Amino acid sequence: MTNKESKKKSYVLEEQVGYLLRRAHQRASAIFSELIGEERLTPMQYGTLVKIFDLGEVTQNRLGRLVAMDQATVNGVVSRLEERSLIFREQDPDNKRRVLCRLTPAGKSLVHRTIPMGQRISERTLAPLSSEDRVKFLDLLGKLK
Amino acid sequence: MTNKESKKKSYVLEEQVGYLLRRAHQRASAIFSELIGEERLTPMQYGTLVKIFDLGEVTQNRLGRLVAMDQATVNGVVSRLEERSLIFREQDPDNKRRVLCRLTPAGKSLVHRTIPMGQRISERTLAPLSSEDRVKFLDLLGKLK
DNA sequence: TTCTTACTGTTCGTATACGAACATTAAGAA
DNA sequence: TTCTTAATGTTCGTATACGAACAGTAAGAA
Repeated sequence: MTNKESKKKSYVLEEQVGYLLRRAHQRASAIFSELIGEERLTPMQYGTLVKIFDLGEVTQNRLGRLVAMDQATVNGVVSRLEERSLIFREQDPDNKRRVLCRLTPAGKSLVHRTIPMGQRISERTLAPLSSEDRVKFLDLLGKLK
Repeated sequence: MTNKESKKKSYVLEEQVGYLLRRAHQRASAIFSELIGEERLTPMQYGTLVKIFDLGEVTQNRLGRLVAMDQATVNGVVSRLEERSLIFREQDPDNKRRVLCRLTPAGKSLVHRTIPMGQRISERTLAPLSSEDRVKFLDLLGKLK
């Protein structure tokens, strides 16, 4: 009787990839909150601002696909950013269904001054790994989408 | 002028570890939902049930630490499981502050019949990686907690 | 014993996350 | 052109997630 046949595979929560991903994501979020400090931004809000910053203007729907957010979720995130006057929305003149999102001057200013922090956040999140392992990890992680 | 000094590091959202972890976690959750099917369980509910199953009985507070949940979050998860009669709670006779959580027969039955699916979920989540890379990935991922 | 501090759980408020239903608009087929 | 289908946003309901404030209890110090 081989080992494979005799041993019943046990289910150890702490070894499951889903659990580990959740833990790691919690770590990343906690570090984000700590380092972003007074800016009062969530990781999603920050990612959204950066994406709009990169593109200049985006429809809400496309924005959702680019930052991997559900339609309903985008709506909420964008609404809160608009309430804080970091972005503004207006109807696309070429397509009445679409809503274009752009950064306000305050939004652009915020992105500018927080980019360095964004980089430090990523660095600290990966701090437990060696330089070599970080590259390997990001490569493998990128394949799970 | 070295490369390090001259090149301004750019911030590409899709390369940030936080973003990638979020994407991968979405993937894991989606696969979970798909494979768990009719059981109507979330990853958190499943993890919670498995942990109680392993320990027999646990205080709510300890349960939260074991599955990495905030106190408020545990309360919600446990309440919903109790509403569905998969677990029940009772005051710890030795310490009036504590609440002990246990599985009902229905809860035990559910864990029993879903363990194989839990394993398949983890396998499919890691499917894009080679057998070798899976081991490496889980090792590195486990260091980010 | 009494006072202080720590532990445990609950509740509130805010922010993702996402399925589902809905209204509006656009695009393509008949 | 008209009908059908797809695309885009909004809204609703449910489930994490977590900071913060709160109440009750326990444990240890004075």
